[in-house]
Amino acid sequence: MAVIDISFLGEDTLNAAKQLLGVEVITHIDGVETSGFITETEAYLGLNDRAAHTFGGKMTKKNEMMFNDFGHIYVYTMHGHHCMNILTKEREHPEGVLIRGIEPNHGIETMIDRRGREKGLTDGPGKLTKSLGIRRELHNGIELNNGILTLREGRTPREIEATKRIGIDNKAEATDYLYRFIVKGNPHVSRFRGKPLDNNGWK
DNA sequence: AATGGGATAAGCT
DNA sequence: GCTTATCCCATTA
Repeated sequence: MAVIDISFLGEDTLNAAKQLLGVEVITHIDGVETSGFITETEAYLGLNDRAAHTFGGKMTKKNEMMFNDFGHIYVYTMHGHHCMNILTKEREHPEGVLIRGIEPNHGIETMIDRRGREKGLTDGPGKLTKSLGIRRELHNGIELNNGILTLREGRTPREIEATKRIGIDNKAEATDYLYRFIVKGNPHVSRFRGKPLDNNGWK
């Protein structure tokens, strides 16, 4: 599969969050390739979104890498876990898409080693970064398609479902925004319940 | 299957 | 000192 044209990341963050579903994320770290198809994303709309780290345009040591053009990534840590965002738009609009779930494809044995378990490898933002080898101190601010982190054409969701963002519960009006997008019926997403759909919800 | 609490560490004020 | 865009295990059904 071909490396994708990432120019759509510069257009609109909500559309980017939806279009990223199904895209294959590949890392080449420690001499190993690991990859998976994106199943779950959340959009963070910067200046006007109370739930975003860049709400109001305030820059701190934590979020400074958000102030960059689309095609770079922002990695932050919380509770000892690393979470990865793909930046959208130009730096005057510090917006991005949090990758919350992927369906493992290549390098599953490496993911199991890195995670120290065989199940639940990539169904959460802190889990997938650990499986892929992404760490804030090494990868915060790097560009896509530079050899370490690559986006390739992947699969196509049959149906996209929109929900409230996970862990956002006291951010006034932003609490209820439907900015989380998942591949309907795919089990590799946060808090999955029920039975997977045919072909895990892919076309 | 659903819920609750503890672990955890960086960064903010 | 406090918060957090989390994870994992134990407990209850």
